[in-house]
Amino acid sequence: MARRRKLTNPLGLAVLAMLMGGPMHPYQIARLLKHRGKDDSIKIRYGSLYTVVQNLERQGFVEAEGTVRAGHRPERTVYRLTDDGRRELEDRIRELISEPVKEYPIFTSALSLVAVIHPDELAGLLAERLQVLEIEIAATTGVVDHAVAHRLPRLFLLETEHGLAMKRAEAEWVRGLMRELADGTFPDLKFWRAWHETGEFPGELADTDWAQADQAVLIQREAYHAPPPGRTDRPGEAEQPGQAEREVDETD
Amino acid sequence: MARRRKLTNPLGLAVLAMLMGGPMHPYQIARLLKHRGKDDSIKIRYGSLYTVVQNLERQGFVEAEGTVRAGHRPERTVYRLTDDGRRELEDRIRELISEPVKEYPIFTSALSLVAVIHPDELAGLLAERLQVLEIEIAATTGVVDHAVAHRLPRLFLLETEHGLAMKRAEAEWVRGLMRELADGTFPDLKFWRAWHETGEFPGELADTDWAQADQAVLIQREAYHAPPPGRTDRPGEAEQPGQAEREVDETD
DNA sequence: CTCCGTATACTCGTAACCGAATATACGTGA
DNA sequence: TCACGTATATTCGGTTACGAGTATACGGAG
Repeated sequence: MARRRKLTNPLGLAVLAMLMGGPMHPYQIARLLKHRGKDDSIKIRYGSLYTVVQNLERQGFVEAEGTVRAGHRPERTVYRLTDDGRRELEDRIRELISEPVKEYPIFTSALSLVAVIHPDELAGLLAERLQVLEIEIAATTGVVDHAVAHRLPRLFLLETEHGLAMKRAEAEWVRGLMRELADGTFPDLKFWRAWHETGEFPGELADTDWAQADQAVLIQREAYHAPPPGRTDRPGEAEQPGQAEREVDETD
Repeated sequence: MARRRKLTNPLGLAVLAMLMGGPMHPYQIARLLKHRGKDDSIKIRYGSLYTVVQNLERQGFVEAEGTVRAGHRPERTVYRLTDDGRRELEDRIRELISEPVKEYPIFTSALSLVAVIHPDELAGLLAERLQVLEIEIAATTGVVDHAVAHRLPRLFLLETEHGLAMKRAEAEWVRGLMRELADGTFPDLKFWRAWHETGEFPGELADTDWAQADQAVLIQREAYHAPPPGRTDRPGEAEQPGQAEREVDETD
């Protein structure tokens, strides 16, 4: 048997779950997943599906039970779940439920680089985002209401409810930040504006310990470095918005 | 110039942002990012860094300004940000702030397949998750407090505050679900338990319209199919936990 | 009856990611 | 002074993801 590694691929796990209802060929698995609305929480791409299914077979989590063909269409392989596959599925779901996994949402990444945007412009961008979020929240609420009306058990709606809770939390956070930007209670707004408008990092912040620690990282062992970065003939280019960040260490 | 595509790679955007402070070589960019704690919101891997930097160069967002060497160490290329790169960075950050991007968090995926777990066991797994979440929340709160004490501007903490808000929301949601599982107010608990304990899908749900729509998806044009999946010699194997999901269509 | 859009079903070539390896240099402890 | 662990700095080979292409078949409209 091929060397087996832990399966954490969501599409792979979904394939195993669908096969618990009986053998199927890959395209049919995808069709069932989409029909059940699982494509909202699991990325389903045909390009990946066949590779994922082959990997599951190689790892012994599924096995081919035959190939059928209708006319001259591409033939299709029907797969069944193995006992190992069922165990792996259950073990992985347990693990994914009980242990948070470190992820890097793209909005969080963008927020960490948001200093490159003028604060007044940021307010407008957040307003746009909030509009879209509110539409998504309304749409998802509609989905939940419709499901309830059709007696779909909440067991099959947990991921939708969770997603809804997270969207609501993000909308709330965005509203709070917008409020602070609008009424001027967001601290250091003057410095942020000035930084964009003059292109120079404010002097009164340059002597804080984190700003100096920042500089220290830039200036490493001199014997090994090119001239210090940022030292160009253009005044003010150094310490542009987008850098001079905090040096606070965080636990991962 | 190479054909340019929109840059949405977070590491690429982070590289551009760091270069706003002046030219640097790749390893130094990574060091500065880590020093500023950006590795908490942006995945930084040396294996990807050099490829990403080369792609940025090919796309004209950065340009090499020279190669230096100290002793017999590997030589290193110093890169500078171009005007195109600065524009691309600002444009992409605007877009990522204003338009939510569809993502597939692994916990949401796991929730969509959670029917394979017995509800009593699920309660315990959620309790474990909640414990870890509360530790992470405490740790992140400590990071924020420490940063504030060191006069780090909140501008440089937005992604941490946002992350904190999202963790709190998830913890709240997990507590709510645990409460419903514990006090029995979660609907259909009996059916979920019975499904696991007998291995048979409850008869009273089998005639709901979504359950029948589910069956319809499984039974497609008969001329093209192998015998219906799940029809095996083992009684009860069809309709195992993990399938028989909702057929409610959601907007993407 | 014919044609065309869509459904069914699968695959390939390319791009991206990254773990682990490589090589030199420095600093600290014995 | 020497040795070793760690820092600095980059690269390679393997794996995964997937957009777009391929081919056959069906159903509806004209």
